[in-house]
Amino acid sequence: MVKDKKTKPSKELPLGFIDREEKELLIRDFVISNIKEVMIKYGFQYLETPSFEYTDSIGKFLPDKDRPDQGVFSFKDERNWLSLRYDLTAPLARYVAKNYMELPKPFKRYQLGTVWRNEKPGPGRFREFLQFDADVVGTGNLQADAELCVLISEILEKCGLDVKDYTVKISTRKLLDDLFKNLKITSREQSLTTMRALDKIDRLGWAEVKKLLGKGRKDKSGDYTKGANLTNDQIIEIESKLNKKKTDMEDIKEILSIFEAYNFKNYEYNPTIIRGLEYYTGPIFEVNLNFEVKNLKGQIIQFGSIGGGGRYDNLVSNFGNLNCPATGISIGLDRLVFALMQKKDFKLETSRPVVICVFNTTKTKEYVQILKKLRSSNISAEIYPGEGKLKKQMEYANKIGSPAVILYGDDEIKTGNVTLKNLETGNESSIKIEDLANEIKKIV
RNA sequence: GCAGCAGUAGCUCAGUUGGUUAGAGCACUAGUUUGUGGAACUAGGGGUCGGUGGUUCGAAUCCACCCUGCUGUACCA
Repeated sequence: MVKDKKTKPSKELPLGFIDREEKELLIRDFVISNIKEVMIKYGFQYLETPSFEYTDSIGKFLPDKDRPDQGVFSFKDERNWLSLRYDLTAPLARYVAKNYMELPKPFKRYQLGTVWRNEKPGPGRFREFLQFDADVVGTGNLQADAELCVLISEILEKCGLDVKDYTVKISTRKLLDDLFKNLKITSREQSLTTMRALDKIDRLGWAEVKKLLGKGRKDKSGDYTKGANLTNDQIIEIESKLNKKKTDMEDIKEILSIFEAYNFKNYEYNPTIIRGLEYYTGPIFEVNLNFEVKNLKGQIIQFGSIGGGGRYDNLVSNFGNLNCPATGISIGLDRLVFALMQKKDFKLETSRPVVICVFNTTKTKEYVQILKKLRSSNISAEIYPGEGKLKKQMEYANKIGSPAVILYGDDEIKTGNVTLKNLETGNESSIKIEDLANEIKKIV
């Protein structure tokens, strides 16, 4: 190979993409196994759809542009624009529309999958991440919405969170719809800006949000955000409506009564939950963590919610004349794992291999015999996978966290025993090969 | 997108108002120990000082633009 400095490939990763190492992956596996268990218990089917979809089937269109609408990663094959999915809900709607006749109604499915977003990454947010989705399609019954909240809560607690570590907040999009109607806020742009402003109450508080509802707001970095230009009266009306602790919204009352039947208490009715998406039509929910999360530099960051969802009764009908109500919830798994790692000290079974040291390459046959004996007893083991002095082999074993090394050199071969060295205590003992597996199990 | 801060060895960072051959700790390699890890000591390798252009006799240091990272903000189907 020609080595030319100028053509050396970059070892940096593309913006917003990261390597994930074993500790995180093991915790992720743990979370996933909890999810699967709970989903089976609640009667959901497992589904996988492809990473790519036709751009227009996941709700992105490209009229005369060189590139499809920003936010997605896209490319054009011979005929069509394809995009990497940006969530699992849009592909589900497509799947349901495609298989409508065959599917049970309602159709309950869950899905785990990587999604991609072509946007600026933030703290704990990347351009590639793992999402978990649970949806109930084909019923308007609010039992489905309620059960999604209960199920998310069960998953979180199974993963080790305490009741006070998280809150499921619920509200309904109908509340805003009514409010906008009464206040005669009809322009789409104004209502969208209002919704986005209200979505920030948790983070900014009412005083700042009121600026966003009015003329606009300058944040502490000096950036200025244009407001929704509502009148004072309108703002006051919104604040008083959204500050009510009790609700007269029918769908919320119904869900709360279902929660009671389930004896589910860890929710909070919070009319300031908005969720930016336009497609929601009914109850909406959001899952928030109640503890501080730090980044790798130890700074406390604005972590936001780890997931949420709601009812989207019109999404499937985009594909045709299907009247197909639906509701769903998504969790950002990587973010959940990131937070869990800080909250709990996971003792994960990562059994590292026992290392059989190599003294003499002509003894490979003997080493392999020992190796096979250990592996057949279900002990993680390996012959030192390199070459070098014993010291180097010991350093290797130490570095990978091996519990013990096995020495089988000329001295041992004479006696027929092997030397087992416990790397934690440093003790060495001479052991018959037949007893080796049992002795190691005492250490591991 | 906007704003603030940052980018010097694999990692964390120092580098005085611009001045020889750019440093430290950790990590790595070898040795002190040719069959013994975590500790110590000795030696060694490793940098176009994020990039490009400019100012200057001379730039890691000053200026401009760009790239990347962090944080906030905006957007987020």
